[in-house]
Amino acid sequence: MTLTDLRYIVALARERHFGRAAQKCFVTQPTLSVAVKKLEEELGVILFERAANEVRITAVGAQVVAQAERVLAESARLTEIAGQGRDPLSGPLRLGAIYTIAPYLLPKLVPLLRARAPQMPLFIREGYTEQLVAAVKNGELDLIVIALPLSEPGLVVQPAYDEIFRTLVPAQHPWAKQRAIEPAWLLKEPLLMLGAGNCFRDQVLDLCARADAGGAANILEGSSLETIRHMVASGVGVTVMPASSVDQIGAADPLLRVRPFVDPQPSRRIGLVWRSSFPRHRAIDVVRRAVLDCRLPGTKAVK
Amino acid sequence: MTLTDLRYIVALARERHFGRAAQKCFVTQPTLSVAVKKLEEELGVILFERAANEVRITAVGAQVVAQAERVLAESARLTEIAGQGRDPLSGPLRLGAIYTIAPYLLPKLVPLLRARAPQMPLFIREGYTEQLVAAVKNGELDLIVIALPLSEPGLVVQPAYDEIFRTLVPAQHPWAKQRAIEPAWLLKEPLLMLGAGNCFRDQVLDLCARADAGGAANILEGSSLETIRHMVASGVGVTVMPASSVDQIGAADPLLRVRPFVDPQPSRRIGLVWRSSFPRHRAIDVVRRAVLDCRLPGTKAVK
DNA sequence: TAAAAATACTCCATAGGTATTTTAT
DNA sequence: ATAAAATACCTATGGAGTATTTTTA
Repeated sequence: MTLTDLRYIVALARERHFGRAAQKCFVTQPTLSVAVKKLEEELGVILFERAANEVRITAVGAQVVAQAERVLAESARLTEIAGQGRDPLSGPLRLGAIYTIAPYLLPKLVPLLRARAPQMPLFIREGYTEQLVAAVKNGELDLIVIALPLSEPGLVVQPAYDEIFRTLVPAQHPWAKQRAIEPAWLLKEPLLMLGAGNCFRDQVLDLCARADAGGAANILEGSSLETIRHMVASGVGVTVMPASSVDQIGAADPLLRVRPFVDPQPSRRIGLVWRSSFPRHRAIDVVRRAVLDCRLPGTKAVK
Repeated sequence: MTLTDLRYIVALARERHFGRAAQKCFVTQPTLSVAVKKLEEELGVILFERAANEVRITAVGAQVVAQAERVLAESARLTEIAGQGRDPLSGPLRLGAIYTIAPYLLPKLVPLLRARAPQMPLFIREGYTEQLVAAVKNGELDLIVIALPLSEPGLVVQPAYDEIFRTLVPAQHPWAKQRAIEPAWLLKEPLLMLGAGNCFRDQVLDLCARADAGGAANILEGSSLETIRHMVASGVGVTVMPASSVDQIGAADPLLRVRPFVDPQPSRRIGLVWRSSFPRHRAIDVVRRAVLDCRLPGTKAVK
């Protein structure tokens, strides 16, 4: 039994005439006759009574044809579904971003994507790098925005932009008067940092380590960049933040000052990551352009 | 797109592995790979992400596979319907009988058929011969019981039994004392007959005509055999009836007497008629046997 | 290196065509 | 004699096989 056979019997039931039914199916009369007969043999049932000048459907035949119409209707819906899914920009895209990017990138990115790909609803998840990488590998997410480097089999990594680091200090802090901060100084002050598991914590620690192999920093922990910002405002210590999270609000809060590092300014590279088998390349491309068009302060597109 | 293709993608969605999915479909891995790829090309959509050691379904793929399962379910129902219709004794049989047979045959025939073919509901219609013949020709009925002869292109006629004619007379009528009646006598008495269109009327008129080419009979009309029986009981005249309608009730009514004709006793031949293209031969056969097994009084099976 | 999917090719089953026969009116 | 379906026969597409290559972890 093939879908073609079903089309034949439906046409024959309508036309009650082998020749005309064959025409409607764009085949010859013998083709349709043979196909109908074979189907009848396969089903073990006579579907049509053939008389000299009349074809009449049997009781079973009528039921079978009605069911055939249902089958054909469902198969038509299948091609319809496929047709709607043909556009890579249609259908949901499951997007992830690390905690230190999401709050600053997504408020700009999401409206941009909604405008540029209205048929592509976004499912969004925040998390630690390892969580997001695991999620994209096992298919829970399609595309993630994380800090590089990353090297994982089966995943494709595409750098998007570099993000400069800044220091955030209390307004009355001596560094507030400095033009630029030396990384080595971080070891001498109470330093507010994110908890373990946050990649940005590691990036800052790395910065400290490169600055001075000597004494360990005096570290205080905060659970998010926002928490840490408030802690800095209260004078607990200083911190390092990605430019995108402080450049627009640093000047707004009278208790805080944002200071750049001395050249070469430390930074981290942010990139997009997806499964190498993920087929919706145009969707990825649209996201990449939108990320860059967000023009987050203190960032610079790669290449 | 074929139903086989749909089975392939459903299996692949379940197994997430081309090799195992192919096994489940009893084909080789390349066969399934090629088929899936072709279907993807036909639909213009990637259904599965192929990674080194993992096959993952895409968003569209999931929708398409879900729809494919619906198509397959409906097509399974189709074969199921056909399977149930495979028995000629299952499914409705549309049966017809002429007015002068139906009231006497059907009360016995229907229970017999219900017992012998419980899966075959009967739709029953009474009518004049011409109505029934037209109905069986145009497919409204499948099988009719009528008086022969009949010759119609496209219809098959099978004699079933011969039915002897009797006279029915008032109890006080002189004929009630006679052993047997001469057909010629019918012309001398007020004769109750069915109205025009009833074949039995014609058969009785034929009988009269053969008996005597002389004077016309004195004819009164009744609308049914039952009406005529009551009219005879009231003494209006005599009548001729098929044995099946009078042999069991003639003795029961004290106002009536049933008398046979002289040999050779006149009779009519009753037969089954169906479209030559009607395929449920076993159903016809069951009806034929049941009709004979009704053993209507005054009837004799043909051959 | 190993595992899995893709590719190359070969073959045969069958869907479809043309020509003809059968059937019933 | 005519109309329609069935049959016979042929062809070619493509579904399915085996063998091999490619890919990636």
